[in-house]
Amino acid sequence: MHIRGTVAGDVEVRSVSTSYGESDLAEVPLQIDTVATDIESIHASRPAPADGEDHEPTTVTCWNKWTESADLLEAGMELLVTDVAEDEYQGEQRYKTTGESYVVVEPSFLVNVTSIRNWVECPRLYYLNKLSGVPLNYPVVKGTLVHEVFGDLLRGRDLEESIDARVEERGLQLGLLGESPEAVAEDVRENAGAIEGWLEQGRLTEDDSWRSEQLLISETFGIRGRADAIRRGAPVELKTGKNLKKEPRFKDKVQAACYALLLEERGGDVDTGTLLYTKNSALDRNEETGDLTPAKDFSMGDGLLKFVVRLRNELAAMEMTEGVPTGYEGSAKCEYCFEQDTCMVVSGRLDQESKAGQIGTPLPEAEREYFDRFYRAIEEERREVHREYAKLWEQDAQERADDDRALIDLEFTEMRELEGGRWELHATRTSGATSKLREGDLVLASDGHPVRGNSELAMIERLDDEVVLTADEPVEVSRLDVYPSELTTDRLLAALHDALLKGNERRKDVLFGRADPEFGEIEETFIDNNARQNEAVTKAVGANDCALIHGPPGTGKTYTIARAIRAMVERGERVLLSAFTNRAVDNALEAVLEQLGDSLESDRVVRVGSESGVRDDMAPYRLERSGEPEDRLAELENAQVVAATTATCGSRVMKEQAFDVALVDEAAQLTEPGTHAAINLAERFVLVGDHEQLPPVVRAENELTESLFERLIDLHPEAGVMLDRQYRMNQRIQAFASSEFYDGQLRPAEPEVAARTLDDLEGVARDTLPDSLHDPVTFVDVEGDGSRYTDSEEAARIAELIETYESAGLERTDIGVIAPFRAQVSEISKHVPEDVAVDTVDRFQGSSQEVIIVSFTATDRLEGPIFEDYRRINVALTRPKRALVLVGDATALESEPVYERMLEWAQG
DNA sequence: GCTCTGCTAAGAGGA
Repeated sequence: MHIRGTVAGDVEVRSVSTSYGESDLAEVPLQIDTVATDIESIHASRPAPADGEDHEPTTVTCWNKWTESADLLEAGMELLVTDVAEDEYQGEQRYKTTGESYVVVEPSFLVNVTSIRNWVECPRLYYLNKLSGVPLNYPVVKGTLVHEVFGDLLRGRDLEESIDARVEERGLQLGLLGESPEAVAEDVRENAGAIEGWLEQGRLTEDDSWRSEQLLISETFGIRGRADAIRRGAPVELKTGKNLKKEPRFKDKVQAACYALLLEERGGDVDTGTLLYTKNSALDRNEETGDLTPAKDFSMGDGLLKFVVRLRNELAAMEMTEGVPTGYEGSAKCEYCFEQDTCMVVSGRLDQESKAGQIGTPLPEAEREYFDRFYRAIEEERREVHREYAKLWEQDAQERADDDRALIDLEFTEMRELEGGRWELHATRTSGATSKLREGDLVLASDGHPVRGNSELAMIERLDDEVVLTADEPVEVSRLDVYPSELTTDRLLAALHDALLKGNERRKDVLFGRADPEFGEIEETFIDNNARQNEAVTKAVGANDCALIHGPPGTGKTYTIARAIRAMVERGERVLLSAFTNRAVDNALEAVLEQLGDSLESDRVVRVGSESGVRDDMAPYRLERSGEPEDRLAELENAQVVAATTATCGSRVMKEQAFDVALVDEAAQLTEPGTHAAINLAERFVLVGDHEQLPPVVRAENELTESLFERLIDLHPEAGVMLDRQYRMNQRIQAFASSEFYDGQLRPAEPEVAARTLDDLEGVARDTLPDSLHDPVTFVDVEGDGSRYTDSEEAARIAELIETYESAGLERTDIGVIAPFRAQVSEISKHVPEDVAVDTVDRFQGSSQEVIIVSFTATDRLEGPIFEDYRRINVALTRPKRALVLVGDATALESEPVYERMLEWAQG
């Protein structure tokens, strides 16, 4: 029997005398949520405590070594104890651990196997790794290559073919490292050769069953990882190093033991593990056994597996309490550690206690406070990502599908083996269900359940009526689940670290308000018909530190960016162009290319990003990762303009690059650490954005929701310029946004803009429209159907409006419909023709249409947080050029002052 | 309560 619950108070640890001698025990007061005989039921939607009654917590006694884990618990933490026994003590009903039990602290927090491996070496090493990541270096790249080739060999691929293909795939990285493909191939061949020989031997003498890399997730132990290989049900771990000792290294054993736990959960019974040290060649005879083989088998007892779970518990408890490891937790000797210097520097600069000691002087207090604040915020965000992982087993299939996090309606059709041993999986969709999955996404493809069934990480190649995936191993796929990624949080943390610990002092003086941004003299006029745009370009070009361009809707900020980049390029500078979304990067890049015209060879502009992220028309500029190292390197280094998302700016490849200036578009949509990821790479930076439009998208509510752009506008107003002439909206349309959000400063750039109406469009006769639609802004009062996130009345009325516009000669593609909720978006889509763009406010940001119809989806009152953020209204109302129609319930809109003013304007 | 984009994964090694 297993139990799961919430710790309800202090844990008491003591020693008692038993018939076996002196034993430790910990008494944990636990508010029990579920008691069940199988783990699946343990995690199924946990019942709320009985109505109103305060349940007395039950005491759970953790015996012997489990006291160490129990000692980590704090009130409010989650606890899972497997295989408990019922226990009556002084008339009280209790539970206690048995010899079979595992105690798991915060079981929903899914810990990586590599994290446990780092942690056992030294908890502080785990922390340092998390802070700064592993930079690009040859031993690591080579290790990765050898692993890939090993996987290929297991899948039956020819050795030489695999080496060639894998080395080619890493062309860009190898180029940056200055390695030649021949030398790398030879190096990999030496390592892989040893494995091949060993593999052959095994195949001849015994009935081996093999499986290459598999992602394994344990809902019992809260561990996830990818085993290099599984042989006859036991883990095989490959190491590209030399080890002539009799025993594998302890941390390697711990790693293998993690995989053993993961395999046991899937019904295996694992008692051995194998470590393969590829540098052990025939010349390096094992000093004790005389062995020639690279393989070392070792037995894995119960004790090791439980030790591993205790390590995992330490890590999980530390992450839940936001602790910072000092190194004293473990017994590693600092003088043997490769990271000793880094450890001391980080300790010194952040004034942290550490076993290695401190070096240097601490950062100013404001910077340490900033670091702590954002560290906490990013870790909070990380825990939200972990909540997403837990949902893989805590929610059932239908809940996941309703949440748009899974497609469960697939019918497996076929699979075929690709060249190189990978697999292509095909399935058809049996319903029109929506999900947030898109082509190019990495997903968990399973034959029923992402954790309990047969599942593989797979790439979505195609997603329409048919679904096509590629994966390392075959799966009869019937379900796809979103696979959450910590990549963004990892990179935010590294960017924060780099900004504070590696950033130059002058930059930090400006960011922390200790110095004002400075500007050089610029005589040139860049734009002669728009004073603010010209001022913005002048500031951007002349900035010694930074410039801030505030661009309200339609004010030509993309053009301004492009003009500024052209000026910088003409001055011989190397420019980084970045933004949070791929869409924003491609938009800005498009304008830059147009502006540069023939002034720059096209091979001097490079877009860095994944194939699925980069828009098709920008694909010719995309930097391929694979190829001849020297060519790939030259392409990147030769580029004078490099465009990439801020997340990509945090990649190992981009971190090797340096720029004179970084321009960040849509900067108000970026968190502070996200902005650092881009500007860390450049001497100076220019942020362009509008903090009156949508803020950064984050899961947790904390300081990440305010952008660096907004903070700097307040801190250094003199470094900012607001563009004030808009080229988009008819004057009537613009009026409300201008007065409500921009102090009345937003004006039409030209009389033509102010006066534009539908009459200007070819083939449109406004007089055929009903009178009510003659005004560029109109309100259509619809009482609404009273539902929460949809409104069929509004949807029907919108369909009629579209027909009316169409019969007046308007093209469907000139009409956009905006709704606050996704549910209403799909409701409206059912009513209107396909080529009318219907989407949420959030997704409409950055684009515009001739006609915009807004569906407020509210009856009687404005319910929900979505209406509280007025920035969203600003975005919705500033998308149209010539006509805006607001559809909603007047009673509801009148209930809030901003919406009431909006209504007055629309009806005026 | 609601909106929401990023990103190959996770692990690769040095003595």
